[in-house]
Amino acid sequence: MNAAPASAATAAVRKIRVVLADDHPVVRDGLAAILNRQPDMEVVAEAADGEEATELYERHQPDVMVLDLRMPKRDGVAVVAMVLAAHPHARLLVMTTYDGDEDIFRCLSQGAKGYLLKDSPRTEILSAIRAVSEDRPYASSSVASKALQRMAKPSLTQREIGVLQLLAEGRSNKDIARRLSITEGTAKTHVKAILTKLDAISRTEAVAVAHKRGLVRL
Amino acid sequence: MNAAPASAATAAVRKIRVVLADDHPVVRDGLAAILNRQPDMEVVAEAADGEEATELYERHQPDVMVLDLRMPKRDGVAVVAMVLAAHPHARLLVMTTYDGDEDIFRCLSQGAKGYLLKDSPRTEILSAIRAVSEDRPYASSSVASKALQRMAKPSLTQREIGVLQLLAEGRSNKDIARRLSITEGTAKTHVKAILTKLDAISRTEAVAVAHKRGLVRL
DNA sequence: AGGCTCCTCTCTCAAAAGGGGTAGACCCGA
DNA sequence: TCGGGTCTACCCCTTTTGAGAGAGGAGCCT
Repeated sequence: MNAAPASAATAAVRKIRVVLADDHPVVRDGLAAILNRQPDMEVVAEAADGEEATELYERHQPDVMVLDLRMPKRDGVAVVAMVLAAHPHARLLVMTTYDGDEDIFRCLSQGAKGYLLKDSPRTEILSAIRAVSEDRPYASSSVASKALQRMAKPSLTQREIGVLQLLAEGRSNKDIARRLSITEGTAKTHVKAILTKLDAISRTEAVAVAHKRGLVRL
Repeated sequence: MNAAPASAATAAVRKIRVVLADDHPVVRDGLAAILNRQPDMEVVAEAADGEEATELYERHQPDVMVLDLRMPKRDGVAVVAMVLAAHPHARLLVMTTYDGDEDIFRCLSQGAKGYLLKDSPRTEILSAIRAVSEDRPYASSSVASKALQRMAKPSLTQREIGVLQLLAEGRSNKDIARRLSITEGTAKTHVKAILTKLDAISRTEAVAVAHKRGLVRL
């Protein structure tokens, strides 16, 4: 198999080969329609879930893979991790519906090259793909600013995220303690830490903040 | 302007004229690609927000309008209301990303003819449009069952929904009372009613349930 | 080894929330 | 006009939550 094309700046001859991964048929068709309209791009495969995405990357070794953050079987974060483990120079562009999804940072820090909101205009989608194909990072403007805000704020520990998840389900401290096999006092300690870090007055407000930041799943 | 085509069963001659309304360019392109591939369908216009949707319905008087539930400027519920007010026989197919969005019931009860999840396969999208174009109702299977479940459950009053919204933002009873200009005791009464109706033990659980059912916005 | 974070557990105390019941004022439809 | 639902308000009582402060052990990095 041919390895890396990598010759940037010389377009028009060699097309950017793209694999799409999204569980919505409509979105796949939309992206395919937009990309195939371009003279310098070509959709070589489409995946409907995370497993398929990994497989199709292996099979087609595209210049760029565009993948949805939330997919069945294997989510975007996992796909990024797996593909980059096998292909450290893979160029991955992550897409999400939700502005402020916390997972996007996980993808980027793992090595995804770009980030895109699903409601982006066509031109932005195209320039993102071109940028990533040339190994240049791309992030929609709203993310760059969020990244900065995020740096300033304290991050939650793994344990705290676990507690937060239960919190968001509406569990009481006692219930959280039982499920995590810790004392209620310890659960309270974690909850207090969460409140402080999220700058919330009550557990319910903490849950609201967590939803806004995409820290927890429904 | 010619009014109603309505002649079912005789396809292939007259195309189903469709207006799309969705704020995501990718989704519009995807739907357009799928529909225009069909011999019996034709996308005559695309709207990027609710206002435009209303305008384009007026201008084109399509056989079917496919519209997203969540759009800028005017959401799906409002568009359904406005269009049906002017055109009682309009055939509207509402689409949403979120399974279990409570607003879908508002649309259907207002007279939208069909409901569709955005992650539906192409075939389902097409049959939904064909059904609606013939004035037959269409709802994806998951909704039909939800509708039944919903009938059984008690619904919240307007006041309670207002309280629930504040609850979901993490406000305390005292805070809710202040914002709604009622006493804290009354706020508690409403909260208690909400807990009972949503079958939740704590306010936080109530918020979780509300999110799952799409009763509140982020 | 020392410093660091994280997780665990303990304690006290005040505030908030939740469960129970009751009840008047209002509007609307039967 | 009567009943039903809604919104408002109050009562008492128990449980939960949140703030504050401390402290020991495990693991990691330098």
